[in-house]
Amino acid sequence: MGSIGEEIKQKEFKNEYSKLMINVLYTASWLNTLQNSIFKEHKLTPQQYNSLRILRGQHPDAASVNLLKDRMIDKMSNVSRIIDKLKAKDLVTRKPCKHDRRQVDVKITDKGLELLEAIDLQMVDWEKNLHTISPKEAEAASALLDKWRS
Amino acid sequence: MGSIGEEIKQKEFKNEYSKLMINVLYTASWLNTLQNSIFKEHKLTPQQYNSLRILRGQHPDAASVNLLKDRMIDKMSNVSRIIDKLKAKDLVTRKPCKHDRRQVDVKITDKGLELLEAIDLQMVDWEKNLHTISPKEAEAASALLDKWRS
DNA sequence: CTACACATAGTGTAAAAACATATATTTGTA
DNA sequence: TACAAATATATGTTTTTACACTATGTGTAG
Repeated sequence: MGSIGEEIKQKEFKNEYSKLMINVLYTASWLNTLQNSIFKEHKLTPQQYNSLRILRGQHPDAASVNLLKDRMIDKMSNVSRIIDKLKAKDLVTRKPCKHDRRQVDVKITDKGLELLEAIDLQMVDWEKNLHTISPKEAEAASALLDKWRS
Repeated sequence: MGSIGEEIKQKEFKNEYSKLMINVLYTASWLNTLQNSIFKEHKLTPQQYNSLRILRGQHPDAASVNLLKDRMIDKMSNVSRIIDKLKAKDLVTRKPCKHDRRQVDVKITDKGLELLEAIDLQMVDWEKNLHTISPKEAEAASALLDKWRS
């Protein structure tokens, strides 16, 4: 456990960019696995959770499918079907938009808000595992990734 | 374009850890989308590519399914089926292991090596897009992620 | 030697993702 | 107005993932 090189038993990387790339992909997979253990209890996928979070951010306003798509972590997601699943669980509502009948108004329900709150509580505990670096270091890492993507 | 907050239109994060978490997941998705455009031409998935890379690292030795699983970026992968796909394309061979009949010896073929080499050439060009930070900064980011996971 | 726990790989199945395409509505414009 | 292009969402289909389960081989304690 430790450096990405040790984790995947790769002694050398072509360059620092290639190493960072693998490190980011590996770390994302690691985070997903950890988070999934929480989501699974509530029968949510990461993307369903992501959608609910965005809808909470809009609450009490509605969001269109497109707005959700734009803000999703994974841009390739099929939002329509994610909403289907959430609606089947009464976590969101979907109504035609009055001003533009192509759009739909998606809103999070009280049940959805309650679920997110329950998950938040678990997350708080879980996130303590991530305090192996200081807040300043985390901020620095975020800034580097931002710059990398630009 | 720019900071993760602007990208997903989220003004505030609970804390720096939560922000870094979303940033890593977002950056990984960004990398996957970019890489996929290369892999798709060769009809490979990221995981198939990852497996081939590991097999090339072992070449000319064989790898067991377990060894592959351990070194994969995504630990949840179903390696048996990934190997199935690669074998169907003659990119790997799969033979029973002599010393332990539970195991199988998976090896990359010449065709597999050639494919990787072709992809490598494309990657070199593509990776130039990632030079928005210096090698030292990339190294620093890697080190922070390593520390974060520990 | 036998029985049993463990290791290793593969399979069945339901759910989800990927990707192309279709349908409906609005907008711009000739 | 009429009509092409753009926009917003939904659907069809194939592939991939997740996860539980199975089958087989190995090693070891008694």
